[in-house]
Amino acid sequence: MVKVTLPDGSIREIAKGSSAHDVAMSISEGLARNVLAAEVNGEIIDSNRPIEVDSTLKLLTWNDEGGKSTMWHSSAHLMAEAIEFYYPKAKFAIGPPIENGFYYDIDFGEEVFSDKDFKKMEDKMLELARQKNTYERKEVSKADAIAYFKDKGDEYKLELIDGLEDGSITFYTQGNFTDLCRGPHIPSTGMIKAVKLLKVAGAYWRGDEKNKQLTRIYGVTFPKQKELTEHLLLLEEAKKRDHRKLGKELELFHFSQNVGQGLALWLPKGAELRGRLEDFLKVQQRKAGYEPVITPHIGSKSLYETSGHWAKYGEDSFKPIETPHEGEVYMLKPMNCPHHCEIFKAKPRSYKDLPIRYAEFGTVYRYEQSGELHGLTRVRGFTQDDAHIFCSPDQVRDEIGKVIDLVLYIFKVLEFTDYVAQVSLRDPNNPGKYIGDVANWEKAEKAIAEVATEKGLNTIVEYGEAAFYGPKLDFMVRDAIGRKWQLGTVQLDYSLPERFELEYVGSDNERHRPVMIHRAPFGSMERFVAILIEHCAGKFPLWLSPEQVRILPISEKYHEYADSVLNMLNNSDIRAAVDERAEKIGKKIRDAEVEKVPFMLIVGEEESTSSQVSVRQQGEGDLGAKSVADFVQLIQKEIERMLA
RNA sequence: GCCGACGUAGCUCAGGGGUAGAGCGUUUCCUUGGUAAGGAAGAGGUCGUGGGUUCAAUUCCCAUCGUUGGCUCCA
Repeated sequence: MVKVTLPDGSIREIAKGSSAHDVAMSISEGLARNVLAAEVNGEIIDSNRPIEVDSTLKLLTWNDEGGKSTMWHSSAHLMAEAIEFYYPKAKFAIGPPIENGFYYDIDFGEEVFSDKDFKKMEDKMLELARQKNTYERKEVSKADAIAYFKDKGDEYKLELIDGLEDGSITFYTQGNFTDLCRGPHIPSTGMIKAVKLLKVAGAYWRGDEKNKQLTRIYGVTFPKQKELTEHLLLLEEAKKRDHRKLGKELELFHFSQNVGQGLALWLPKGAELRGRLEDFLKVQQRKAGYEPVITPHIGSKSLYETSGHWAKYGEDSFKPIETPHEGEVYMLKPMNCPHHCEIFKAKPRSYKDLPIRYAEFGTVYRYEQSGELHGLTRVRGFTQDDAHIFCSPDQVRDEIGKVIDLVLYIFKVLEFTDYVAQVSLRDPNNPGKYIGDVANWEKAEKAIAEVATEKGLNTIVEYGEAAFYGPKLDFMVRDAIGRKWQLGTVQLDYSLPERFELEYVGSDNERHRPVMIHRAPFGSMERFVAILIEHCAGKFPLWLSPEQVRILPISEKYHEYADSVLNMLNNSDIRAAVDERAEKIGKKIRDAEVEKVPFMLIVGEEESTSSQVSVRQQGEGDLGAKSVADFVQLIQKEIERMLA
């Protein structure tokens, strides 16, 4: 007998060699039916594997992440079986579970697989699932494994086997499909009740663009049809929040082929919104001791040779521009820091001047690969809410802390709660990617990680994600379709001060090198606005809303009164407009609701005689009649509360 | 940049080898109304662009540009 300890602390004695499935059966048959895998001593294994020693045991069902991922992993095998049925020559690379489903990378050879083939494949998968085939695990020798895939002609599996130890290789077979796989898998294909293939994409073998591009098929499966329906509904809902859709509908921004790809045109309402955000940050920055600077959109190529950017990114930038007669070479500025360094150098600096904080909404241009452009989140011209802090080494921690405070304040005001602070450090395997002194790098990495922890940030550490000149702390958020984006960023830089030979005179009357901190709380205005749109589904906080109030006269007779109300609102710095169309009130209300105007003021006979307005809140309905003064106060209080 | 998909009116989309349609929006007229769509009439498109096949192409083929889902990249 062996003892298994369940998560609730209870201990069960079972016969040696019994499986997790047996344990589940002893609890209830219903549970046993739902067990997808088992976590034994912290390791997830097939639920039918024998338990030979005293163990802790967690039975994994659909409600456990481990259960879900096992199911999806098994679903990848099921999809592969279906694909092999129709494409016997297909070669399979890797097929792992991912956050919301699974994928399989497949070499279809000469054949093309597109989303038009989804239906056929889904049907085959369901047919195979209904056969309730078991996933059979088999340990194989390396030689046998190689023989099997040589015979099959699958060079990808052979390459994978090449990296495996003899004795640790397992195959899993379900139905007519056998795959090299570590496992674990669900007991039977029958547990997969609903299947949806989601997208096809090209993906390089082993993630290297020098390798062959395979066809990646993404899919998701569920143990119940209903869950699939709900999942698809959720995806539909997410699409409605997409900033590209809302940006068009709410007339915030526009892209024109005639201007160029990845170059956003801000429409009046979008410009109003962005301007509000910029003003808001300017006020905060002034309070935090930043000084505004303004620099040109181009800079001499030599500036970027000094900074190291030319060597690093010159080939991947927009080509330089030249003066017509002298042939002087300029770059469209890809970042603002070299310009700011020159401002620092404009006169001798004393330690008494530090820290110096130069802030600029600086528009930069970068040649992003065409395939990577995406709405406002990835563009070729964008405006960073940039600032560079020049400080002494012993001020670094303090300054990083202050920047984090600023970012957190902004996130709080905008109710961004769903973010992760990512500490990006060097790739230990690729030290040549970085410029600068190793000792400085170590100091910088330590400083960022420690301050982030002190501030109580929920941080993750990513190796190899650092900028080439220093480590970063990035605030990452997700967009409506689940993609991760970097918003705010804090980057430490010991390298640029070296390259630009920045100096200040210390209290010892010696020359010292300052440290630079690059920081942008929004990241870029384009990306930030995109994420903001999705975050609030187009219903902007009152203080940001391009049109805060719309006045809706019942009929033409009340236009004059409506104008007088408009006047009063304008005088109180409230952004309002009158809907003077010859439409009925129901139509005007509907349009204002659809356009997500936060407040509607209905004015007609009653209101004009009593000098009031009937207030209606977007999404909420009628709030009753108030005097204009009371309404103004209501709005102002609300805005005050939001910015507190 | 690479692989797949898409590109029809301002927007959302239908159609399909014989030179195009809906809803919304827009314009004009009627209606002057009380909390999510009043009525009527009209304007608006060389079907992304350039080639090719064909008696005939918006429809089929190729290229190109753009958009898009991923991959790679991301100062």
